[in-house]
Amino acid sequence: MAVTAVPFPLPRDACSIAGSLELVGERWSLLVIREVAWGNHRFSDIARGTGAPRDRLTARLNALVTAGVLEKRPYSDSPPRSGYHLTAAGRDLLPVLQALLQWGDKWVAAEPPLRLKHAPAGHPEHAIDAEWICRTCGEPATGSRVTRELTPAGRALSGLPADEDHDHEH
Amino acid sequence: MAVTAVPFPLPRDACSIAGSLELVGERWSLLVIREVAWGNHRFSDIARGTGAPRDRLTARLNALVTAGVLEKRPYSDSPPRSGYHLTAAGRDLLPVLQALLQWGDKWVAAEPPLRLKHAPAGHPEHAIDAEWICRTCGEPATGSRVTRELTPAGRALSGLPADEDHDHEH
DNA sequence: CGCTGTCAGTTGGGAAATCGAACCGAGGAG
DNA sequence: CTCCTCGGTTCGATTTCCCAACTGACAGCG
Repeated sequence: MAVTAVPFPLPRDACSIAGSLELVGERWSLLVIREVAWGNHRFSDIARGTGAPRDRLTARLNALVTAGVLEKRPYSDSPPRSGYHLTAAGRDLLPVLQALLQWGDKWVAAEPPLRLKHAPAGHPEHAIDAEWICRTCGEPATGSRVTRELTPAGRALSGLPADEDHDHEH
Repeated sequence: MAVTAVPFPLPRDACSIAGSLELVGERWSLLVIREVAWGNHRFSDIARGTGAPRDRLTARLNALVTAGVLEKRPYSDSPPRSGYHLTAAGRDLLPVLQALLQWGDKWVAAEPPLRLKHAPAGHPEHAIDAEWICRTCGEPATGSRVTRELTPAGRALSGLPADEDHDHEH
């Protein structure tokens, strides 16, 4: 294993990227999450902030709620109204948004409309310049330093024999 | 500035996330980039690896090429064939894929089909567990430690006065 | 030479998602 | 009573998507 070139016969959906995109890869979904993360919890605010058509927004919000990324929380009784908030799973999507934002700032926008700042405890605020670092060894974890291997589950998904080294059925 | 709640009147597209998603947010685009990053450069391999319909794949590949994320490179003359390769911009999308994969492994797949490993120079290979770290200060750069402010460009995009502190017109 | 196969797309027709604008219903506010 | 806000629905027109079949250029075989 540990290959840069194509390692095994293409596990079509045997990769969590596909799974993630099925939940948050449709149009508007990530922008909705951006809006909620930025503190816009109400339907109308999200609609304005994203520019999504209201019926699409309804669909995406419901999908994200059933996906467990957002939750609906009432904020008023008299006119019964609820807003949308990030769940733990939703908060864990912020790195995805951050990656997209950093990429867009670098490659899309001539002049980024928004600047991210970093305000860590005990440090002065400064422009952010983030990279993926491995918690285990403290080294950068991107590109060619990252390799991948199929788990047994992945093997099953892609229709490969359970294990090719030993233990293949009689 | 530096707010967690909604900081300014919703700059609808004034955010590079929207720009990024316009280039790589359509269906199949990120999976195509995944395939190419994994060493599948040929049309048929990408089609098989992603499961995308061939006409959609044609459309996405062309879009990604004109977006500057992929480039078409001939790999055979006699039957004139070309494959697709990542540009620098394309390689910079890998953190996005990695973020999606980590998220999916955590929240979508009961048992991840693919396991990412980290093989840094001079360290033994081990399972990856990455987080965003700020290159400037070395501190984690996610969640509430990250704030944002509108640049002049963003201000213009969202139709706000050039600067609200001083220097506002007459 | 004909036959088969590979590869990179096209083409065509139907199904599904998307869009914008208008509409709705429950509740204040004046 | 009338107007307004908020959170959606509904509608018809457009766009995108999917699938399966097809094309065209070439290679290899007999």
